[in-house]
Amino acid sequence: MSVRQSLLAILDQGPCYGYQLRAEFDRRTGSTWPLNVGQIYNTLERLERDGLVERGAPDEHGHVYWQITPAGTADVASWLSEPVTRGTATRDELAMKLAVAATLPGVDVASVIRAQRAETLRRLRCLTAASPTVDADGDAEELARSLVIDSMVFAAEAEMRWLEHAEQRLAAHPQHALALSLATERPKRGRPARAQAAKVGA
Amino acid sequence: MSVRQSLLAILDQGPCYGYQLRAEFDRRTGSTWPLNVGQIYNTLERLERDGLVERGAPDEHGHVYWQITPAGTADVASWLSEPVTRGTATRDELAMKLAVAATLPGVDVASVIRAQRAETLRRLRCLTAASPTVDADGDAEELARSLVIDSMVFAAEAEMRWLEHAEQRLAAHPQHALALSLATERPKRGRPARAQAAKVGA
DNA sequence: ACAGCCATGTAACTTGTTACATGATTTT
DNA sequence: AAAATCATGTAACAAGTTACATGGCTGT
Repeated sequence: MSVRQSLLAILDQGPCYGYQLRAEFDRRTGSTWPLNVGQIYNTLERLERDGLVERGAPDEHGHVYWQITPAGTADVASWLSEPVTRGTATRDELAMKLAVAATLPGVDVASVIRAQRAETLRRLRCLTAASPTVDADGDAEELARSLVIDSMVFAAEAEMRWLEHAEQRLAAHPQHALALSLATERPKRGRPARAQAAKVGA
Repeated sequence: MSVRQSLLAILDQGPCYGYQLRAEFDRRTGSTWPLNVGQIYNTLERLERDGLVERGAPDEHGHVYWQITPAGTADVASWLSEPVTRGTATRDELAMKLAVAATLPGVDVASVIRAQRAETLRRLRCLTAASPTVDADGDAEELARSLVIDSMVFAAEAEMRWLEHAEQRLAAHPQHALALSLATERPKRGRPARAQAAKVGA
């Protein structure tokens, strides 16, 4: 959803043609995330289908300019006014993997965590190396890039901390205490009063 | 990819039927992430298509048991042995939104950040409220749940820190210095020597 | 001439996700 | 009988992603 919205927000600044849109996206994100050109055209067609943009006639250079519609502008406004919500459904690949792995008998969770910590540490080093040295001197593109990389750094640091936290907590438990073997009891028919866990987040 | 792999890993413990698989997934993740039952059957069919599981004949109760194949077992093993890699392509919805928003003339980035901080703080409070109080007494399911929630807490805290960080850095710049208007210059034809930013991560 | 980028597009595919249909069983 | 759950499935869709085809233009 974020690519789609970003492209729409850029189009809210004025009409663009496809290739130009990619360049704008690259500029504004500091070229952090690679974006296949083909995706631009796909997304534009889907935005057109949803009535958020309109396709213009090709100009003398053959460039096809796309223009945002009032509905599109409204969509951008609400995107910017409403915060990003990490709902209950937001899956984290690593958290899910580790949770499942921890309940798998015969799996050495500690080694899984160790391998992950090594990888995350490697990434962290790579990120700090790629991070611009100072903050105040660069142009806007460099600032955007630095901001994005910082967000990755913060996320990687949190991941490291969580891995250490999980390592300790799991080490405190004997392996068999958290390994869940397959429930051989098939669930009772009828109303089983399955304790519904309290939903977290909104 | 994570749901698919998790289901496959559970199947590696022994044959399951669809509904049972969902219960196992719920148990092992502490019922943190809701999982529509229909997705189970979809995923199973796709795993079958990829030769990772095999569909068994229905038993006397009409339950359709699925069994993992050697290829499936190998897949699980490599999933557990290799760490999760947050590559360059890993998009973060919030980071992308903020990076784009910061380069949009006429957009009050500060208020966007303020709204986001309020939301993240709200979520953080909700998470700590939902987090089990102590660590050592619960059963395996409770432990898994607590681990997952902790990962969300760590991620939300990192998000908060990054938002504050970004707030400060953006406040230090006059709005016009980081606002990128649409590049009216269309890119030059031919070989433009577009400075390729150094790729971050692997 | 050739390499390489600019530029538009199409087709296919992946994972995730939901809505819906269907029927059996069981508790109330 | 009604409600709720168990259980299997189907059909469709969203967003992202890639591979490929096509042609024009430009610098070497």
